[in-house]
Amino acid sequence: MVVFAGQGDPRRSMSLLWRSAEAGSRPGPKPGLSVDAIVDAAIAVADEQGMSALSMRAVGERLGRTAMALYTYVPNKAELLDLMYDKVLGQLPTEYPSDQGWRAALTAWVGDVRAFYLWHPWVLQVSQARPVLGPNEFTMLETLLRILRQTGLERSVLRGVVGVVTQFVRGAAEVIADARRAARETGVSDEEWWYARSPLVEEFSAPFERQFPLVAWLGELDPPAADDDCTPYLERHAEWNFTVGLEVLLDGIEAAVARSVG
Amino acid sequence: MVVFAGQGDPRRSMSLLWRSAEAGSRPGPKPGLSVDAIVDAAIAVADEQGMSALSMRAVGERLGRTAMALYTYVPNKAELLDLMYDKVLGQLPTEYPSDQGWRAALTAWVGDVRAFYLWHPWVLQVSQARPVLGPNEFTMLETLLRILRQTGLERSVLRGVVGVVTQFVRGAAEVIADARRAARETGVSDEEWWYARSPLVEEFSAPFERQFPLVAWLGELDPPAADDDCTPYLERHAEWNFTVGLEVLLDGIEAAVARSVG
DNA sequence: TTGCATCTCCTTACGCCATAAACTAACCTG
DNA sequence: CAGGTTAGTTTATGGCGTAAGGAGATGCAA
Repeated sequence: MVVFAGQGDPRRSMSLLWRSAEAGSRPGPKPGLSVDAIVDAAIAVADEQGMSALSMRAVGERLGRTAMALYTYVPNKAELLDLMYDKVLGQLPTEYPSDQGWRAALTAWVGDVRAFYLWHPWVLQVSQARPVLGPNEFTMLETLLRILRQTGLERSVLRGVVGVVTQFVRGAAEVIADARRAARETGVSDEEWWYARSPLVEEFSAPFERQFPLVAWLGELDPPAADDDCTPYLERHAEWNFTVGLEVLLDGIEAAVARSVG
Repeated sequence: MVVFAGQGDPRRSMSLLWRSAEAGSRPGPKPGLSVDAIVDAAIAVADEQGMSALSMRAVGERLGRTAMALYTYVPNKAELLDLMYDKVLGQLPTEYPSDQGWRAALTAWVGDVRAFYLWHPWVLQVSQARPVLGPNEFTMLETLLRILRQTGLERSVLRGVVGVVTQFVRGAAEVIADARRAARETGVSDEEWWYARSPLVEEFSAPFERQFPLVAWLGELDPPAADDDCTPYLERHAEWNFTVGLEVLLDGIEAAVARSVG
């Protein structure tokens, strides 16, 4: 489902992303649609039915048009994806308190971004191969940098840190988003799925504890504890991994800061 | 392009993954193919032409058959993907020296896994939503755990660490793999792509340095230094991010170890 | 006012994709 | 040799993105 934009006219892409509308009075029928309306409709489809349901036909239908009508406003599906991506990024918060240190602010940012990804899981499926170069993508990076600047790390190290942090949030959100998507698209919950397979692993792998002692010890094969908590199995794991992982990451950054000062 | 397996018979999936062949003499024509032959052909197609070229038709053609012939051996494309995934994971090394500490071993493991992902980039496109539960997936985890056991971290923390580390390698490889895929599928190199867009960003965003001072400072907009080095622009950045990120991660784990000891 | 260029939006069509259904032909067992 | 089972084919269905061409609306110049 991953598609690449940017094979078209770069100037056209950019002017769409930054919405430099010229308009003026022109011949021909008045446009019944607009880029914004199309992008909004596309976002709505993706939010409601997931990326796999996002087709030109579906977007057109939501606007009471055919698929082909969209091509008057948007060069192709890949560009539409880029527009959706940048527009929805605009929902991210941009202000974080700077008086409690970078650690608190970064924790808040990571939490917000992860929540955002889980709110619009399809965003995770937009290729990160090449930056979209839209205004909101830059804004997101600027926000992160305002927080990380407080570490006082030098530029080249900061670049690396930006990389790990963004990768971490994406990864943390992806685990959950993928699990939810799987549950929705297959109609099988994590629990059902697991209970159907867990005994089979034991059966086919002969003595599992002998073949994979450490995996067995880690308890990935344990059935989910039947808590009052109704959060799905995999998500409970993911939640914990997120907490631990974030701490590891923050400690690592702190170490880098300590090294750069000392 | 992400597809989910596991909507079929779990027992069938498992017996395919663990290759519990019954065979015996049966009526009907001799099978001209085998699950292994199909999986190998599919891996070859994915390696050579990428995941987007992996269709049942393509695999069948490579074996001199039609697409439909494969369905005798494999229930559907999603299951085939799982089989490809687990089989190719078998190429990963499993032994790492334990006499130089976990840090050295983990560094080597992360490097190997990243190299592996870049060798078979399509692996990154197999959904991680639910574990495949094949033998080689367990082996990979077991290998990582043999290394991480040396940290002496308690089980629950270790689970978190496993999560961050695997997410980190995936992320680090994805950046590069996506970039290469984009270059291949669009026929536009990173450099060409960048030179076409860089000036346009300045043009459309009015005073870029005023709007995004920190982004400008970070120099993401700098044109790539024209080194003797012929590694593409984005990959050079990625390489650096990988090094810095890994160090941050290792330091973070070390902090966790120190905390658990003290 | 007319004619035309231009624009929106539609219909149609092409070539992909996964896979369901029905068929042919090979083969083992009774 | 008959019957049932299996491997592999052909054909068809309903999806996808989007190229091509046409119909009707609109603003402007003559």
